[in-house]
Amino acid sequence: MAWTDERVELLKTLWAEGLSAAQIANKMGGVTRNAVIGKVHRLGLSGRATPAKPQRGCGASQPRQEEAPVAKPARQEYKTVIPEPESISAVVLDSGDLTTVSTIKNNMCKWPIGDPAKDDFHFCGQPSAMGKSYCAHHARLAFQPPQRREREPARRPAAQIAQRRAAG
DNA sequence: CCCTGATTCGC
DNA sequence: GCGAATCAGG
Repeated sequence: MAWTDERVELLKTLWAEGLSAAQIANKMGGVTRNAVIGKVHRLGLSGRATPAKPQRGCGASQPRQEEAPVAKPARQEYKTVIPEPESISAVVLDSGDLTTVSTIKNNMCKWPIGDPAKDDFHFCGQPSAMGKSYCAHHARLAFQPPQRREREPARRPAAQIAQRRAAG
């Protein structure tokens, strides 16, 4: 099972939502929790609702470089993203099902709605541009995390222009 | 013993 | 890059 962009997106989504590696692995299928954790690490994620133990391997047979002159940004904490389930209506498939992990397509908005740990968890499902992960509505919301909006309350003209150009 | 994530290590 | 094995904590 290869890690496609879609798979990775889903992984990041569920991981950010607070699901455990085992839960994610179970939902995605074809992968084990180890695989999920390993991928999470390679993605630069990791470090979340678990007590980070920097003091591991104390005396164990796990050799590790203790000298750390510079603090590496391996552990970057991100704010918890809470999607608004009521801000936009989820798309209901013709089959009567919501847009779930299994039914979501690459041209559907993958914005998580509801509790990922619950059975009613689904995605926005609004049509998104081919290759895009979110619809226009959620795409903007997804572009908040790694920026401190306190410094830059203004919008991004360039980005908007780019979008307009792309759309039109 | 069950769970969790973190890191290492072979492929 | 991938994931099992392993490590470490709750």
